[in-house]
Amino acid sequence: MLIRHESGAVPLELRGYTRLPERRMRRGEVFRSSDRGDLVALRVVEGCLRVCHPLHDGRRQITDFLMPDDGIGIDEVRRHNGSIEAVTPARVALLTADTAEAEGESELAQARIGAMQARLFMLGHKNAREKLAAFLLEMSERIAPGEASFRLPMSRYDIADYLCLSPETVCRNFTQMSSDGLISLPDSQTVQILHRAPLEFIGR
Amino acid sequence: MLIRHESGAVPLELRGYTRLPERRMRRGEVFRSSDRGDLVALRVVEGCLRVCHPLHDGRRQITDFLMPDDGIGIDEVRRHNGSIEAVTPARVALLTADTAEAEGESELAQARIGAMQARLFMLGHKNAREKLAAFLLEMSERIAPGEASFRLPMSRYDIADYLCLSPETVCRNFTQMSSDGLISLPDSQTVQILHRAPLEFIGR
DNA sequence: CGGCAGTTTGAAAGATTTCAACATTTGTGG
DNA sequence: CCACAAATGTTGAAATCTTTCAAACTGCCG
Repeated sequence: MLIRHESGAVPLELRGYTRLPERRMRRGEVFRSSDRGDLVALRVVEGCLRVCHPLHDGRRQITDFLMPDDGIGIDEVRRHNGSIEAVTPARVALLTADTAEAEGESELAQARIGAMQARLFMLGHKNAREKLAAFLLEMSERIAPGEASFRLPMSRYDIADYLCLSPETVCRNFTQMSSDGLISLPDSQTVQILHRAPLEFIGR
Repeated sequence: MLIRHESGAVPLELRGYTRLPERRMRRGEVFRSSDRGDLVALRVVEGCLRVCHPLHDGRRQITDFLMPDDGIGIDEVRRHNGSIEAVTPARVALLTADTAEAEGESELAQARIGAMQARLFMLGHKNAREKLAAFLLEMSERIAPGEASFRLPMSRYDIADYLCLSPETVCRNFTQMSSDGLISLPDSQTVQILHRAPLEFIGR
């Protein structure tokens, strides 16, 4: 872990915000590459954040969702003009150079390389259904390990920008999986995995 | 740079090999994840290598091409069941733990994270034409910086597996760019960039 | 010369996006 | 508390892009 101690960390309360139709943010922005040069890292205490990067055509790509205890180095975000935003109401520990401990940074980098490699495989050769299956399994693991049911904190638009699909395609594949009996959707945010094995086969 | 000294490095001569139609390798394999546990890193002295990863459906993804002076840590390849193969006849320095210098490893990791981030943006939201434009500019920079003309060491199949496209799509877009007057193709391996600015606009 | 791998092109099939419409949910102010 | 507005979610149909399948061409090497 990059961030070991919370001592000196600046806790920040954030209200959640709703996504704007033009895919731009107005509220809930935790970090923008242009400001807070003293920030070094950030760790989620509660809630869910997303790491966003603007693309040249005005769209955005979400490179990561951050759940409680997940940390991220700011340099990586800053380098690509990114921002970190609240998906839900969140509490965050902001860490400056003197409060963040660099110890273990190398292992963190290795872990990130591994995660990005996996993401490269996913974006490269998986189709929409496979991407969504992999996504649901990932979220299941991160949100409620071992449970069949979990609640997605992010919108279909967020999922689309994470998987590099259109929101409509994401939606269609949710519906498809549901009518295939792989998952159940009591409401749009709640996912119950009915048959994990075939889902793993599709998304692996 | 991960690898600073060549002292103690094992130079390895490799004959080039041609890609087999079934997309499998037989010769020219430098490294497979299953063998040579003592290997730590590798640096290209001459020629061009590719870093390949097999996918679950039998296809492969090329995560990187390695040109002279490029180095790569083996762990990263090993972790994802990958292999490193010669694209052209190549000379390679194989480095074991005692010959490789770990110094600067952290900067190397940071650089790799940056490169992978760029690749994520590329695979995520770029179409075939944009991918190819970005690829040609990248290769131009790495093979013959500042020159308008350069020679691609790899096949259309390799390019396809790097850009996550079918070889036919790659081919069609070469033809398209050529007939659009953006590039010229004296032969299939030689690329001359006629108008760099529009190419950069497309591929950025 | 013949064969083989690589390259190129065409046509059809398949997947995803885009555009449009409508339904549902959420937040806000009266 | 309700009504309205705004945002999210869903579905359909057409358009676009990419892949797949097929065939032909090219260049190289034995």
